[in-house]
Amino acid sequence: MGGMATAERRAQPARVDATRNRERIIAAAREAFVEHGPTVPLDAIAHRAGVGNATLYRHFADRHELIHVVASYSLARITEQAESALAEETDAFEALRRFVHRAADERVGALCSLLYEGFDKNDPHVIDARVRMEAVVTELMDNAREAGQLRSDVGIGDLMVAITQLTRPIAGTACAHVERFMHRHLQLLLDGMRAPARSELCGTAATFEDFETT
Amino acid sequence: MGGMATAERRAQPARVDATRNRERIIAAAREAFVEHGPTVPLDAIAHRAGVGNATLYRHFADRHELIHVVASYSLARITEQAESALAEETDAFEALRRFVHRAADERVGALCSLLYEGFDKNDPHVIDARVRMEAVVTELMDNAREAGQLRSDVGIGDLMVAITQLTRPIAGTACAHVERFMHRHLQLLLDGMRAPARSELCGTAATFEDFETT
DNA sequence: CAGGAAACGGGGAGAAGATCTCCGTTTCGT
DNA sequence: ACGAAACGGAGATCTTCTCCCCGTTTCCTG
Repeated sequence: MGGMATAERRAQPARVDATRNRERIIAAAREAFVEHGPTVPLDAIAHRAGVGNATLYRHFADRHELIHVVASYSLARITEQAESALAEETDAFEALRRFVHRAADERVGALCSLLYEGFDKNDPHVIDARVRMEAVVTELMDNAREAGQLRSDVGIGDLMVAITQLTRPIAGTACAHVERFMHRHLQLLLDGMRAPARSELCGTAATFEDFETT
Repeated sequence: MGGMATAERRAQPARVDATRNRERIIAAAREAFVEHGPTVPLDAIAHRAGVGNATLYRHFADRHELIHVVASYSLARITEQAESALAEETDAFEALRRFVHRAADERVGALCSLLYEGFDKNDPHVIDARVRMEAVVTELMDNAREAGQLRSDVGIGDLMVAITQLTRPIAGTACAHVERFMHRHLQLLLDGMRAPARSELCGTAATFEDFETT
């Protein structure tokens, strides 16, 4: 039932204000998910988008569908950032560094909604997008590792989880502007990931499977 | 009105089960605040503590008072950890490292409740505890910096905010056990903070004043 | 530029969940 | 063993979120 709205919409050319509002809602939802988590009130998203709540419900059947769309968007944009960094940067670690900071700007934290309780983790499109992203980022890391620039004991899970955590708004504060600090913290993390390793890491890197079992 | 319950309690020696339950509630609240933020349902805290909800309301007039107590507890314990690391470790950076990991174990993330909207930031006791902690941690960092082990462009705000962020539960997941990864991430961060600096940091470190203005 | 269809926004009903109290029962201290 | 204090569960009240209704506005087409 959820996917119908989207399908019907493509059938006939939508009005320009409709598509514009749709984009606004998605952008607002991405921000809101990052700031308050996947359970943020839908009315709050509508308000942030500058539209009435009915408009949101007209475009998206329920929270489930909205999360699905936002997650797909974010996955795609993160992947794009990784691909362009991979293609355009000559230095392997610099490519990784660029990706990390761009991913932060793209609000990679919105992907936390992927882990929402009611989210369909088995959707083919999502799986495909996730695998693609995983592949590109892994390539970024492998390149840096083979170039002797990245320590060998860090995995993709370390990177993605740490980015997500460091780019979230500080808990309890409405708008304490993590943007001011997160790039510093990311830079410190990256420096810590440089080879040669300055210490030994305990445990193992996170994998996507670690989050499957809710 | 909030502080009365605590004051009255100290007047006469409380029953052992009462004090025991009080401790349990505080511990449960600390965990719950870290996991779900300062707005977690009070009934959920009571349930987690293994007591009836009425018992919670008997000990703490409202959420405000509970947060106050938990924050004070956490501040004190973090400070203790910093002090013992300072006193017992000979190597300056090792002292800092030890503090960071212990602070993570002590759920420093509970301090996010300090930033809760209705929290009284001007309470003299809280200010005093915060200043004390700030002083000890600053000393830890200064020592490491003077020993040439800590890069000079990181501040206490970088450390505290990053710890808080990295030790929070991953958004959207009920219990994805950050414990498994957070020590890895903290270690990477610490490695990145080691001297000599491997890159240049942008911006400036966070200060407590940055969070005053809500 | 005018007619009609589609989209919009605000308000509010209904449902879900959180807060906090009442009161019969249990546990502690003397 | 007795009285006082604390406990726990159930439920009344209040808040908050969801989602629909319907009068109004905006956009496309001829």
